[in-house]
Amino acid sequence: MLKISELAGLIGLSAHTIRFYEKHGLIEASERSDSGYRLYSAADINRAEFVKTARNIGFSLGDIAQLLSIRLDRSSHSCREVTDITRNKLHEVNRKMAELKAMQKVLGRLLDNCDGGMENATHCSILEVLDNGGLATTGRVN
Amino acid sequence: MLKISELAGLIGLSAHTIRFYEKHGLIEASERSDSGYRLYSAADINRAEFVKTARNIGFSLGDIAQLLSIRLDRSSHSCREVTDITRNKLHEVNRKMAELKAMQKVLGRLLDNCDGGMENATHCSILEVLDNGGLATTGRVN
DNA sequence: GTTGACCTTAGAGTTGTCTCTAAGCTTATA
DNA sequence: TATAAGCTTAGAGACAACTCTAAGGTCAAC
Repeated sequence: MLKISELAGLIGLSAHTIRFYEKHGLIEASERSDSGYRLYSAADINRAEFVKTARNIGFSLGDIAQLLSIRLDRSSHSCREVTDITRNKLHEVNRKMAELKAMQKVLGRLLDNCDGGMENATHCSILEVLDNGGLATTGRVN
Repeated sequence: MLKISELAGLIGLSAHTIRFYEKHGLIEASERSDSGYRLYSAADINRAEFVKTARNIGFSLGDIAQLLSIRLDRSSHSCREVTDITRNKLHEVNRKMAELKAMQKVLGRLLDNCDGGMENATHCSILEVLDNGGLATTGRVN
């Protein structure tokens, strides 16, 4: 049985974060010592590692809560439920990627058109673009 | 001179958001009516549009505050300051993109290896991966 | 002169994920 | 036995960027 900071060291989370996850139902200590210290069993550790792995991949705490409840009773949940969560996450990631790509393109063009020298900003092309409502979308857009 | 909801309609922000931006120093109403209503001049409108454009591109409110202070007194700031802000933003976007790409790859692989059928999740490959600390990185990694 | 839309303020609530604090108890070490 | 490190709890604070509420004043139209 591990104490909280031992678990923290093992899985690479702070004790604070572990308590926080506990409050949100993600991690449990199946026992307490006489003095009230959390004690983590092998199963608790596996669960905590599951949480950490899922978090590393990018699942939200809410997603992880769902995944855990499936994991806890695999036979009464379908594999489909798991792929749905995963697919939703992938869609979300794809959406964010698209947003970031658009930003990347605009920022790149702003920098391309501006020399960025130490002269003063009276004729800074970036400020001009911002003043004029954004990049003109003449020419190829891709 | 426009009232707040007129400005809101013009630039596509809510009046709430405009007051919020004002509180953060981004948008100003250069006058008030006798009854205390905010009144926006042409210059105020330009400034608000600058803010909106920068926000659309993805600059944070903090970035925009900096850009505004340069815009307000272009001759005592260098063009370089503007490109630095822009470049930092681009780096940030690149960093996030890299994170998202990693997530995309992992999520895609999880889905590839799982049939996602309606059978129960006893042998769900996604749960197994999560239980085993993540995807094995054998084979090509790219 | 009444209705209803619009305006004002200060401040709280939201979402997500922590991060930290205070005040006090426990355990290990020297 | 003294000290330091570690544990407990409830709850506050941080961050970004809103979003909304309450309680009340103002304005235009009918």
